[in-house]
Amino acid sequence: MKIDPDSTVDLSAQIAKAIRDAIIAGDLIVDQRLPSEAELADHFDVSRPTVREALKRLAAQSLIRTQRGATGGAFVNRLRFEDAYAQQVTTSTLLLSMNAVSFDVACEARYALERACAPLSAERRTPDHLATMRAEIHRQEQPGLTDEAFCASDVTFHRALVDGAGNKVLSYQLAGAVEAMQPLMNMITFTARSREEIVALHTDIADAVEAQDATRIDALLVKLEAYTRHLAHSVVAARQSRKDKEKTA
Amino acid sequence: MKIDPDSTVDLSAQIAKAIRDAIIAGDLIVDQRLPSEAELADHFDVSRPTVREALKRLAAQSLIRTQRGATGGAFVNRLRFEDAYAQQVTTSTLLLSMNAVSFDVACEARYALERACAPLSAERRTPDHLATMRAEIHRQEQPGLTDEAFCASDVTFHRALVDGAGNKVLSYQLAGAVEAMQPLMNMITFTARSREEIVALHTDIADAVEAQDATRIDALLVKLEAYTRHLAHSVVAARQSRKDKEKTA
DNA sequence: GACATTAAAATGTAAGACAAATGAAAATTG
DNA sequence: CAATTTTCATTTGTCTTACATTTTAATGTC
Repeated sequence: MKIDPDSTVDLSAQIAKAIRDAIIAGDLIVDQRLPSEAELADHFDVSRPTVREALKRLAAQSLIRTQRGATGGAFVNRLRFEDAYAQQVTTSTLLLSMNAVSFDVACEARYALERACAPLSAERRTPDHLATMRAEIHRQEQPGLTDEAFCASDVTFHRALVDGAGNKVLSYQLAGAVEAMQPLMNMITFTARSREEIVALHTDIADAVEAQDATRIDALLVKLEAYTRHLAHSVVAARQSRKDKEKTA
Repeated sequence: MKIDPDSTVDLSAQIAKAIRDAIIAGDLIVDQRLPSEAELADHFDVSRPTVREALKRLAAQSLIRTQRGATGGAFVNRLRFEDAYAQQVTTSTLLLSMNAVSFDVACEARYALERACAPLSAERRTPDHLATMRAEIHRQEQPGLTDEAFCASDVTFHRALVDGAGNKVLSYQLAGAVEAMQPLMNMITFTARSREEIVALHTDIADAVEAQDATRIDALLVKLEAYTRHLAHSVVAARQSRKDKEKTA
């Protein structure tokens, strides 16, 4: 592991890259302890604060964890799915919120991915997944539910569908797409009528999943996507007309 | 933005979280300049190195960028797709390399996702995408190609297929799945026979994409997935038998 | 042998200093 | 006056030193 002191790049960034590459290459294996900050500083010929900045960069990516005390230090972290989830959701949420992505594009991606795991879910879903879906449908039928709670329940429902595929990589990839859309979905005011419509579709989907009818799940997801986009467009249109009104007034 | 000095959590982690939350909540908008390190240190009542560690954490997630000089400072970064790609690939690669995921699971996820965008790609692919696919097929036919180069070309080919869907979110999601598998694929020795087989399937896929035949693309991807898994299993089996031999010897 | 004490090692944090980059204002020059 | 150069203040990048805190291990005591 070497760095170039003459480079214009931050030393801490270079050191972080060197260590990261070592981890990816397998030169540093899971749970292995890195040299102490003092030793690293000595090795790279930099000061301890610089080394620390590098380590914090790696910690931010969940690549290492640190422990204080005599036998403490920095250890290569076994990247868990929940950590990967969290990062994925943060990144996806930011991509969307910074308006680099339109609602339609995000929505299309989400349902395309979801439909990808529908056949697998039809095949492998357990009673647990079905129970979660039914429970969320029941929750969504409660009249007093806020829009936020309705959306959260929606996310849980779809997560159950995705998890039913029994493929952790798929679940992890989809977590970003589904959860990242929640803030956007929260902007939609769900009328009693639209909730009824969505719950009906959810019920049909749950039935199809129970019946292991992949083709039907796919068709229902297409309908749900169309309806979701329709709702979103209504919201945008309503907002636009309100703006126009303000302009003329 | 406040932190709890009595918490057991690192101050730098708390500060990073506070700023990150402010960005996600929209309190800090794109290209907005953060207070200088000295001002932040003053605000949070910590030292400058601690603030710097927090900022480096955010920089590692591409949430901010820093500039030196008089009008420099830390600025909220517009998260670009390429940055998100890079993180996604790193994370996915690590998830796989740390053996939390089997080859089969990763492969299944990859092809499920790829099939998800096949219909969209059939509809929207441009001549550019087709040209890339043809070029990579041509490259893959060269006999002198190393296994690594063959795999890299394979990734480019599939990326073109995915990009053909014209949905940046899909491309971004799939980049992780496809590229993360490359190290695993690199372990496979592609015989002349297997390369021939793969190139034939790639050619068929390119033809189907050109003909905008979504059903056929799907069927071909299923075949390609089955063949890929078959190859991987052969490698594992060969390695196992070699190990057994060593054991008896 | 059990328990309290101490020491050592490591990270976490602070404070101050200087280097280097950078842009803006001020001074100089044609 | 305009163009150019110089100066200078600001800000990040880095180093040094020091101390606080946490944790384990060794040591000593009963």
